[in-house]
Amino acid sequence: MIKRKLSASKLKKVANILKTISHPVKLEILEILEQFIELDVTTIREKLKMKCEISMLSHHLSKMKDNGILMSDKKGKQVFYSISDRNILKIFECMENCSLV
Amino acid sequence: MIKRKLSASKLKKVANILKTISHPVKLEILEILEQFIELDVTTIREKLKMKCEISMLSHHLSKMKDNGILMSDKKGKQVFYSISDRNILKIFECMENCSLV
DNA sequence: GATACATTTTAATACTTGTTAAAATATTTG
DNA sequence: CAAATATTTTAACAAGTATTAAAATGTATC
Repeated sequence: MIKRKLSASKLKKVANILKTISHPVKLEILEILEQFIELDVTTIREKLKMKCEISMLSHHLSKMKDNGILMSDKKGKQVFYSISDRNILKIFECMENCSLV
Repeated sequence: MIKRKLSASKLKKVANILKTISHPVKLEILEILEQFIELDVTTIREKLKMKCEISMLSHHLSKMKDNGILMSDKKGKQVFYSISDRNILKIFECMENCSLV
């Protein structure tokens, strides 16, 4: 019998990560960043098919950064975002195998 | 280069599933149900290490049911819950490999 | 140093979710 | 059919998140 039993504190961390990315635009940002080492905010916005104001995009990016999903690196007047741990991307595979999607 | 590109509507569905389970108690419910074909509400409550009133548990269960994560089956005065598609459980593996957790 | 560009911050509002407690429903048993 | 058990529903409030628009910050360039 499977006995996984994550500790309460790990369950809270997992819940927090899932909560942080469970938004269609945030998921699309991850999909876009999957294809590049890093991208600046304006370019991310251009690549988004879902419409998103630059200010809203900045909110999404900083929330994901605050929660450790993304990293950022300022170069001149641009800020480049990248994925902190690409293991997070396995969620897409996992979800695509789900009959729910 | 990876070109996943889920459609906007699939991203919404994925976001919705993740949102539905991104709560520590809901994740613990999934962990518990992983170990059994089905369980009734009172037994689920007994197995939870995180404290959760029966009424709150019922709210969690019905939200997960409404969003297709769980199924329920009434037998006499008890309601037995089970996981609709066990592929959802791969999320735990996925998350355990993440440095964030 | 003024202007333009890239991004973030703030603040206000709307919306959604979480939580609680009490009442309601449904089923079985005496 | 009254009592006991199992679960759900309701309603009200608190807490958190999303969205918007405007203002602010920081950097580069003229």
